Amino acid sequence: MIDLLAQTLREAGHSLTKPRMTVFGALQAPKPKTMNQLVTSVSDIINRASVYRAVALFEELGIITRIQHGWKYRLELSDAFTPHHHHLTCNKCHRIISFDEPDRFDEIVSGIAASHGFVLQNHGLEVYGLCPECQTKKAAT
Amino acid sequence: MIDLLAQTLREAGHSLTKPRMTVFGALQAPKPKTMNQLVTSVSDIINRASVYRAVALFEELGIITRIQHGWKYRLELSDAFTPHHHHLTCNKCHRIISFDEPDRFDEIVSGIAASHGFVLQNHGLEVYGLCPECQTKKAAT
DNA sequence: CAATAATTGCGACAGATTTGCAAAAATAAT
DNA sequence: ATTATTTTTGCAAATCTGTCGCAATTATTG
Repeated sequence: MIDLLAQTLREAGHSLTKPRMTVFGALQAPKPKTMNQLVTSVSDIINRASVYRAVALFEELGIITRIQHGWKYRLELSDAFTPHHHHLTCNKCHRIISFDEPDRFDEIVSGIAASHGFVLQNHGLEVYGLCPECQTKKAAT
Repeated sequence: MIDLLAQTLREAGHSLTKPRMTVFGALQAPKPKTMNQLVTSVSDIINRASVYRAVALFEELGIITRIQHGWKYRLELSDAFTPHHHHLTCNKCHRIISFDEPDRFDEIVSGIAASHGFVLQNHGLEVYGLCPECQTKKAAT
């Protein structure tokens, strides 16, 4: 996986440095991270500005993706660096569950792109609701 | 449509003021707007803080929705104020095309929620690619 | 109209993101 | 391996975004 990272950077004329590797590593965690979580998780080793720079570069090269999560956004590795998946988010406790591409979903998505003459490059599906636990907890009266 | 806005506000104990009406009006434009675009588009008449307040209120009442668009998020009217739809975004020129819910999409989405024990509340589908025009323009060498 | 409650505008702020530049690290060329 | 060259990083300062308190203004109620 680090190889693919190195290769992707090289091809674009950038090098795989320690800071970049660290940021990449921090994003390999299972759950998407807030920019702030990311910055603090590596702040001992890497400067804030450098984290931002790495994130900007990674996003530009399609290495990471941002997903909207209420008012905040989160970062996670893109499909090429982690299996393609989507998110199911609980509107109450905000837990995020990843799920695989539904069957035949590709057909639907490519059909949409095709009908507008687009060349499909990527897609994302976000589902929101209440998780089992939060359904139980009654709203505070 | 303004009636529905007024009604929605009233029911929640708020009034339909000129500033709010202006912000709502600005969002009725066909394309989703950046917070900054929104603020500047009405800055002659409305204070920045008030725009933020209106947006926060509208979002809380489900009148508007944020969609992620690359690094920025954008705002647009929610389903109740504009037909339910999704977005097809061009990765090069960033134009956004709205499209209707694909057939049987509900089944797929509710199936996902159900399989995780979630109560479905909402969903969003974003598709990215290259629009017809941008496929033609060759990348600048 | 008067009284009361909700909303705005403004200026000050706290947090988030960006930028300029010299020092440090990486890559290329002896 | 050592030096020259190019790319990155760290740091501090500057910007941009979104929020807050409070007095003035506008809307709602009787």
